[in-house]
Amino acid sequence: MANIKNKLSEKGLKITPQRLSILEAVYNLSHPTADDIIKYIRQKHSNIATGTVYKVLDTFIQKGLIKKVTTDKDVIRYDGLLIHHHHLHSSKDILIKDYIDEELDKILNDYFQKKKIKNFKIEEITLQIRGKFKK
Amino acid sequence: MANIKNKLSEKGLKITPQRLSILEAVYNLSHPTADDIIKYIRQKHSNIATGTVYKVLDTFIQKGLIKKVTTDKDVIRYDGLLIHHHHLHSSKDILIKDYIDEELDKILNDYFQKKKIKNFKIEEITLQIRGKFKK
DNA sequence: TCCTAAAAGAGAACAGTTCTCATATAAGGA
DNA sequence: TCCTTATATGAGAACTGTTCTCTTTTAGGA
Ligand SMILES: [Mn+2]
Ligand SMILES: [Mn+2]
Ligand SMILES: [Zn+2]
Ligand SMILES: [Zn+2]
Repeated sequence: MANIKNKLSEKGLKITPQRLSILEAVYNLSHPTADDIIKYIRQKHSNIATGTVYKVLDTFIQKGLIKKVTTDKDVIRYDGLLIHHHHLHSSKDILIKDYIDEELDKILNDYFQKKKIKNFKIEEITLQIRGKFKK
Repeated sequence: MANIKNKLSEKGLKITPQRLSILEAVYNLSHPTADDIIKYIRQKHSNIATGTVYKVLDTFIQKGLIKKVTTDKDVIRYDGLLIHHHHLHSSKDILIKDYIDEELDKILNDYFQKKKIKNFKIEEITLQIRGKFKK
């Protein structure tokens, strides 16, 4: 919590109850939608305006405190995990899990060091691994 | 065009002018949105109802004639390229280009043959390569 | 404590998608 | 070729997710 306050301060953002609970929600939930975040906050803490949630999420993205997750749906999902990682997407439902694999990242870096893509400068490579979660 | 008719027949779909022009639009445009498709059709051919476009696109996805593209936006984009491929995403704008690389696919297959992800059965691996297109 | 720029709230507006239901039509069979 | 009918389309309402506008509140420095 003091941790979360620090993150806001470091980015020069005013510390407000709304920002604290939104950032806490993104950290505690797995790739939530804006609506997931609103429900989470309203259940634990106080009420919050939806416009505030969208605006704060946008601010956090601008400041690099969170990221967006890519999906094939028309709803945006957010991610609090900032280190480079990939995603396991369930082919049955909307579940998304983080997948961290530095060995794989090294293989990909090496590969694209040799094999250049013409007229394109790579900045980041993210895998979407679609499949089935086994319970 | 006869080609497109065949694709519909093969899937047991009635051949209608709307379906023909929607499938043609997805083939001719690069990762279009429903709105891109509507504009394209209205410009070349006749009018078409937006509900029809969404419904037909959904049918095509169900039948495996097209796919969705994953993005971090709240608008859905479609893809007529059915062979396995990856995407180059512009970090400046909304441009997405196809990236086909069988050598890379082999490397990934080999890698995940050895290194299993626990409690997860991989079905498909797609790279999103974010970066800058050089003109 | 006071001041003020910035943030939040409320709700309207907007954008993208889905639904409902009346009408039109593709295509198989007579 | 003409019927028949299951299926597809059109028009527009409804719905969902997001953004905007404008007023009120508040964080945090002076
Ligand atoms: Mn939208
Ligand atoms: Mn939507
Ligand atoms: Zn993640
Ligand atoms: Zn593609």
